[in-house]
Amino acid sequence: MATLDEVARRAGVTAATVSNVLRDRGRVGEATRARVLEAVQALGYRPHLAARALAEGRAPTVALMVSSIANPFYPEFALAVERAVRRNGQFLIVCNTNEDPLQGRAYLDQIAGTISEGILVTNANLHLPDLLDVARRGVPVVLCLWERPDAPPDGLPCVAIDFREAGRIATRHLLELGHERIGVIVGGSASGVQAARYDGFVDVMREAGLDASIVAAEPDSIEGGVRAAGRLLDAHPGLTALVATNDLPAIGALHAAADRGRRVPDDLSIVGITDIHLASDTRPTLTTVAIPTAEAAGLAVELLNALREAGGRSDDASRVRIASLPRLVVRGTTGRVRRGSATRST
Amino acid sequence: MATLDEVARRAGVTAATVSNVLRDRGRVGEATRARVLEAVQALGYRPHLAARALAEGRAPTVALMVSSIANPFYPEFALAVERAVRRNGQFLIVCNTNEDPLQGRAYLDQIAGTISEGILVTNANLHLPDLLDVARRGVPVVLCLWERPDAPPDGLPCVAIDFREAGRIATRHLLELGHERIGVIVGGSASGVQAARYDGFVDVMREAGLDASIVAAEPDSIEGGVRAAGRLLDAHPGLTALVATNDLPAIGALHAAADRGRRVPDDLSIVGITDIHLASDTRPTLTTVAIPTAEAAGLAVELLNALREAGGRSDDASRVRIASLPRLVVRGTTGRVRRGSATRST
DNA sequence: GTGAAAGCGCTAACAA
DNA sequence: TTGTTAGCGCTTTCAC
Repeated sequence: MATLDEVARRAGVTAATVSNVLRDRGRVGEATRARVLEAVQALGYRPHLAARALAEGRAPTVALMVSSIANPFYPEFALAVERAVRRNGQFLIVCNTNEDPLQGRAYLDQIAGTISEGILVTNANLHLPDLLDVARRGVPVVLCLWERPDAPPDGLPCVAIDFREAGRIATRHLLELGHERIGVIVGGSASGVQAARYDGFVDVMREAGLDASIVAAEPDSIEGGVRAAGRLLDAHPGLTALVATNDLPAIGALHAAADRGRRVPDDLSIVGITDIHLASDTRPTLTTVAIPTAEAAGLAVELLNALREAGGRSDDASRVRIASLPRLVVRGTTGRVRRGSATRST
Repeated sequence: MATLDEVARRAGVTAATVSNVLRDRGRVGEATRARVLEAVQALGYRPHLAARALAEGRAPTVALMVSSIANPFYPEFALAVERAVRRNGQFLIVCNTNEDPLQGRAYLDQIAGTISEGILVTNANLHLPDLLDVARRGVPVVLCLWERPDAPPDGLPCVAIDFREAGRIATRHLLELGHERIGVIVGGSASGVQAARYDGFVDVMREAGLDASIVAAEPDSIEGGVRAAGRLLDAHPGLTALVATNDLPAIGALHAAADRGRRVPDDLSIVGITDIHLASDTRPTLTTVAIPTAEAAGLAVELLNALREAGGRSDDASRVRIASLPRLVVRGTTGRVRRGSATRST
């Protein structure tokens, strides 16, 4: 690995000049410039990013904390973040906390402010105090997927998406199709991270004067969805539709319906939230409410930049960035309610 | 961010001593040691990894090049690699080449030898010459998922998995269940990266004196599997079983069968290769041949370490690491062949 | 046992 | 337009 000095020597100039050429700082003569570039070429010189980072006082990477890659949403989001970060000339370090706050803490301690310039956090089971700690050390920290635009977290900048509205959109879609007996599956615990989506469901059901109490919470996975939907369908045979707060459980619901011989969408409509890739690869394909993932990723990176420029401190004005509204994607799992479609009334 | 010097000053010693304490170099008095640790504590000192890397001449991260995260296998593999890398005290940088060799090249140029100590490559559409270039600069490069243990790549160390045997295992399983008319779906092109798996299929079929020519190649995705299986099933109604060279197309085959009213496994058996998470979340659950993903990830990281210690050069003895054999995981998509199960003979 | 000094590869004033 | 100097935060001989 050739160094700046070697290039400089070969070109008969000094390291500073080479640096200037490479950074396009201007104020370099055409002739020297050419000689330098020739030397760079000849030696196959590549800037040492770590050295540059140390000198500049800023790191070339951004870290993304995720809790698990078992959930296919995170890789999709990570990909979107990677793109945004690259556009910014940086690299992405993926930190898998494995649902373990201690491991998350360990990551933060080592990375924040040393090899990563900023920390992007998805729902990674991190303790908020740990994050605040890091933020206080002057390292930009951004929460990427905050679910309540109206109630931003205390002291941390975030990108918020109106997931409550997503819950409303999903539910409204079913009402418009004539459904009235609708159950809801919550991924995670009912008071957990997906609670806002559930609240959206309740909003619309109450407003329509319908029963919003048919709910089952299970882990946010296909398997969880199978169990939750199974319980709901068995206990309430009159249900004609199901809202799931996430696509994975929605897909599980699809399986649970098949297990019971209920045809989707003829006998049962199902709608999810997020629109992961997999949603268009089920049979039938999943109707869902799409979340602006790529946009959120871009906003998060922008916010990180803004924070850095502000020296880690953020004025309240720029603390929350709100992504555009979720939107309905109608596919194959929802249809008009049919009289007598359910086994019997609850 | 407190620095070593600040800690030293507070403890009334010099930076060198603090460093010695922190690295557990011994030769430090108990009293000073205690004072230093106290100062570290009080100041909340964290070593600056970039600075340390520069001084030590080695980077704290390893890079993993992947072509796309759309294929759920890669995140699973990335997770396994991340664990192995962490065990090694390093961090993982995920580089998404987006199937674009140019982007891959750009990544290599910037990262290799500067912020990443080694490069792990999955099938990332990289030009081999580019990789050799990097390797020649003394940066350890390891190919993680080489499909032909008997034919290692020229000049690059690799972790090999016997995918041909995986193809054989899948096919043998079907033969043992009495199937004789079996089609094969190749993910990617027939001569592409999954060719070894296909060869395994051919081995076993030929050996049994059966027709090994019923093959369809489509992109390595669920959608591709739907198309490939559809074509096969329509052209050869007598087929009783399908081997797919990957789980994704196998899942697609499941859909194609459903679309045609063929029940799995009663009318049609399907077996995949890899055993991604999703394989146990389909209906019915997918019989497949499991690849030792985590083991391969661990071996790759070990190989990278060995290379680094050898200064980037590898003797032939340590150039190829072979992971253990794939193994059959019988689930719900395969069953005994039933007379007259197919629509009609081909 | 502890400190002084040099250097990792680069950038950024400031001088010339 | 180019060179000089200092320094980013750390490790590592080598003296003391």
